Amino acid sequence: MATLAQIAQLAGVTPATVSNVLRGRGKVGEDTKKRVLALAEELGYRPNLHARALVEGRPLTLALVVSSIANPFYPEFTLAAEQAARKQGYFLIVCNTNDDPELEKAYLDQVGGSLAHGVLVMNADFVEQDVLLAAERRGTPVVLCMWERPEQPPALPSIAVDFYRAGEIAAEHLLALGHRRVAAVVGSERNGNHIWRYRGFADAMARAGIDDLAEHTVFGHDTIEAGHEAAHQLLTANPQVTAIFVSNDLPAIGVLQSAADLGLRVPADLSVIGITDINLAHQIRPSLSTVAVPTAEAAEMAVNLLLSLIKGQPADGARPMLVTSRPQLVARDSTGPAR
Amino acid sequence: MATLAQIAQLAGVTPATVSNVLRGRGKVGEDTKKRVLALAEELGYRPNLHARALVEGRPLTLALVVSSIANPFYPEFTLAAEQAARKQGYFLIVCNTNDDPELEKAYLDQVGGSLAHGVLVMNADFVEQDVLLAAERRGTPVVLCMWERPEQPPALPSIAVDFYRAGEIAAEHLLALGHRRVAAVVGSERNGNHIWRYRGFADAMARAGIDDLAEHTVFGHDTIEAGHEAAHQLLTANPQVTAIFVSNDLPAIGVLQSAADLGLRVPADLSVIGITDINLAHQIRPSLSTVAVPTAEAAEMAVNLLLSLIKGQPADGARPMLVTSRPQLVARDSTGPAR
DNA sequence: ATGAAAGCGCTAACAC
DNA sequence: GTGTTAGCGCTTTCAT
Repeated sequence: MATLAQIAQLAGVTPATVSNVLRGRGKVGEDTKKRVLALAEELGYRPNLHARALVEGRPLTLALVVSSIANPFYPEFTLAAEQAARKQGYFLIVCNTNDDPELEKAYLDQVGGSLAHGVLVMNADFVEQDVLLAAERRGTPVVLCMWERPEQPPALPSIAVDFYRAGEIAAEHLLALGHRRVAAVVGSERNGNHIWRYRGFADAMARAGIDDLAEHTVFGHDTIEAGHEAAHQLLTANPQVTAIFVSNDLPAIGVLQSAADLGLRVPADLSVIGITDINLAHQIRPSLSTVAVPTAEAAEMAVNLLLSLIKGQPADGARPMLVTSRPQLVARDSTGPAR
Repeated sequence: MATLAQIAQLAGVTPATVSNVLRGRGKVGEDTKKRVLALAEELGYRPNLHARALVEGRPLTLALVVSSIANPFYPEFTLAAEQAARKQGYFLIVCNTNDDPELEKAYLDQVGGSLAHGVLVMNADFVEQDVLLAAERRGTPVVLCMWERPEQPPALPSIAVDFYRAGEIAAEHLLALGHRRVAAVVGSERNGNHIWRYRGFADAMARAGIDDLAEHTVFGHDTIEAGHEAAHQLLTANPQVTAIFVSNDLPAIGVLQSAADLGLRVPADLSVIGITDINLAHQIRPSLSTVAVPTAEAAEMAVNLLLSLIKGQPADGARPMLVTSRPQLVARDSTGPAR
């Protein structure tokens, strides 16, 4: 690997001059500039980013901590985050935690603050906030992505999405279609991070006079399999149900399959609606009605907030929370009029 | 951010000693060790990885270049690669190229050789090998992942999967089920990277006396949508077809949907088989029969090969190609006896 | 327009 | 056991 010094020697100048030429800074003579440029090209010179980061005191990478890149939502978010980061001259390091707090801590310790200039964290619920706060206290900018409760800001800078509203929107859609006997599948534990979506849905339903939802609600996990199982349980016990609200698209797909397994036609016999609008939602059959959440927008906002934190640094204790634009109904083939 | 020097000063020793304490190297007195450790803990010391990488001449990250992390195959591969890398003390930088050669080159230039110690590259077909060879010539170890032609090693170190054999296996499965009127959907251009899977399939079919496959083959892209479209075209023009081979799971899912749209029952009316066994394959309904490819194994082999290249470096021009274990049939619900 | 010098934070080799 | 020294590759004043 060619270094600045090598080029300098061959060009008969000093490293400083070479640096100036390559970065277009300072005044350099036309002829030396030509010479240096030619040499750099010939030797295939590439700056050592570690050295640059060291002297500039500013690493060139951002870290994204996710529980598992294999959950289809994350790649979509990651893609947007990576593009936003690159646009600002940063690289993105992906840190998979597999919901392992130890791993999470290890990543935060090692990557945060030196290798990476700042950290984006998903799934604030799995995370012990202490770990994040400790990292922040050490000087690592941290941004929580996809916070679910805009009305109650977390202890860290964050990007929030109004998931409560998303739940309401889903309810309004089902109500407009005439559904009154509805059930719900929640892709998290009873106190997990999907609870606000469910509350939004449940509150809207309650306002419409539907008050037995709680009896027809199953809590579980954010997977296709869990959705499948929950729906099976729900549908066999309550065949009169005409619509199921699911707190996330992945388990919603499981619900769709469960309906198919039970011989139910969607949406003629049963309507299903999810939340998020992952790519898969429009790719499966029947395509999934859902409440779209601005994933790419959130990713971009998160990167920009992180970067502004990095630059402006201690806005003396201010913990900004930015809210994305509103979730939006995407009505597809999995919802229809109540039978 | 606390530094070694700060701790050293507070502890009344030199940076070297602190370094020794923290890394457990060299001989250090019990009491100073205690003192240093306490200070480090108190100040929340974290080593600057850039500085360490600089002096050790060994970065701590590996880069993974993929065309789009949003294609569900990549996250699965990425997950395995990240775990293998971490096991060896490396971090993984994800580089999305969106099939843009410019971006690819930029990533290789900037990340390879300084920020990252080596580079894993997927989709060797989209990549101009020149760019990779140039990077390698500059001293950046490069490993091609998922090379599709074991019998013809590429110009770079690589991990190969016997996709030709995978195609054969798919053919054998359909033949065993009695299918004679078969069609094929290829998820790449006519000369794209899926061609060897198709050849494997076609050759096995030819050996069984089926020689009109070429007339029932559609080339396209590696997406659900493309598979859907190709199947629609194929099935409306050739209703007598009883089975479709698809060169990848994603378009195979599209074929499944197309069959559903046309009112065909799978597998009673039509059998469909894919290749890869992505997670989605067992999650959709009907579940997809496919030929599983050892994704995680390939990822791990790729990381290990890259690391050995980094250590052993120039095995003087040797361009090792490692072949993963054999693809394997995974018969699910999308294939059945010919009607 | 170019050079000299200092230093980013850390590790390694060797001296004490 | 602990300190000293040097240097990784680069950028940035400040001289010249």
